[in-house]
Amino acid sequence: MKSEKISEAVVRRLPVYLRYLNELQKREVSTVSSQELGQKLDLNPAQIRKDLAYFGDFGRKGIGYDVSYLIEKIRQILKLDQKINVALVGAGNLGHALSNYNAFLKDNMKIVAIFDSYSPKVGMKINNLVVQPMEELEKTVHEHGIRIGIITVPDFEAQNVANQLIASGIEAILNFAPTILKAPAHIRIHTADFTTDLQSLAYYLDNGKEDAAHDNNEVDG
Amino acid sequence: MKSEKISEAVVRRLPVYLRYLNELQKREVSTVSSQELGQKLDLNPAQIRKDLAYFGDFGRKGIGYDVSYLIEKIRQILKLDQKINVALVGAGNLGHALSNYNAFLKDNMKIVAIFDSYSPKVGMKINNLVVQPMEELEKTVHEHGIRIGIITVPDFEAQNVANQLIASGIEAILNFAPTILKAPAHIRIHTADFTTDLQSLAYYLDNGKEDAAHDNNEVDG
DNA sequence: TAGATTGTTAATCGATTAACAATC
DNA sequence: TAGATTGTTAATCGATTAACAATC
Repeated sequence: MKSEKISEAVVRRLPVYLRYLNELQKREVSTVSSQELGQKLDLNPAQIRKDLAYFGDFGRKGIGYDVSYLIEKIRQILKLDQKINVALVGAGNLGHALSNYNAFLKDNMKIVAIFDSYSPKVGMKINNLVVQPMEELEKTVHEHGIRIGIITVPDFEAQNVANQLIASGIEAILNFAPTILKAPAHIRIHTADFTTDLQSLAYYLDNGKEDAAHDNNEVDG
Repeated sequence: MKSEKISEAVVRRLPVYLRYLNELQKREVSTVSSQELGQKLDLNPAQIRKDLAYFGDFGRKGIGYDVSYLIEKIRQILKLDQKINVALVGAGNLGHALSNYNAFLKDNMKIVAIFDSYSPKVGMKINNLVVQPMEELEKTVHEHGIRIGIITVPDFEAQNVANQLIASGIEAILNFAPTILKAPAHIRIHTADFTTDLQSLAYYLDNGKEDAAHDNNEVDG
């Protein structure tokens, strides 16, 4: 165990380890080596050992890592051993889709409130949650001890919503709007922008095929 | 202009530049400096200049970058100056949400077909596209010259769908399923996994507040 | 004991940033 | 000309990987 500061790259790999470990546990595999993890996750085994060693001596020399023990430890590191409540702002298609992923996030991380500023949406029921008006944000954040906000509003509203989330006491934001949010340094913001993902993918297309693009004849209204 | 190989980090920043440049163009701003770009996008100006210089001498010393010209150049680099057709596999909530973003992607990148293996979904109309069965994948990919696939199926189906996309001739994949896909080296895969995003966010929560988590009293069925 | 595998140090690789001559 | 800003080289910083002693 060392006490250097942990880079974001390391932190982002932990959930990936966790996911595969959970799969191993389901298959009743009790031990795994950095070698095998690396092969499955397309990572260098030394990197995996180093990542884990930042947080403790979780493995056994000559043996590998105990799957259940490592799951427990990574869950602790990521704070997934405590209940973390999440608010979602933006009850559009994407917000609707994400609210379904509650199941995925297991018991501990949970979307407990959905907000929208567009009045016809307020009062709608989405996955057992009633869409609330923005006016109730602060009250609800305090009542439920909500610590993370997810933004799924259009880009031009995103900064405004972020400001409101921050003012209400939220600590971290996952932003799906295609815009760079400004926030105080103590607020953690991750951007999940698939237009950027998709556009950067285009760069890697093989240009020998550019004239292979056909007209598109999709069904049209 | 140099001919080193371009790192993925550089390529991923280009769409971010493009997005802000489009905003500037809408506001009829004709020129911008790396300094101003850096400030707006939270990036180092030297990095922006270096990124752009990989592809050409787009700026003018003492002046900055011509907004319209730079937009044109970045669009060329990212191949967004040609029509790129996209197929979406998985007509669930998330697939539905993404198909709406066609508007966002402007004219050149477009979802032109949606597939699902679950028969009750086949034939449904989503944004003017009829959901097709997986059996029609290869035929449709060729007919429309589809080059990119988006995967929005459950994790346990993702690898299988990826294999089919690759077999049908697709060149790149944007994967929303929380799993690491295996593919030949010439296929480019980007993963957009928000469960990972969300879990890594939890790491950054301030632990002084852990006992502030309340019971959650969401509306329940 | 022999084989396997960790944790960790040192080496390498790559990406970011600073600095500045060139020049608009 | 003086001020601004690029393109690029060199310096710095940080992350990944290799190597290996420790040890199960």
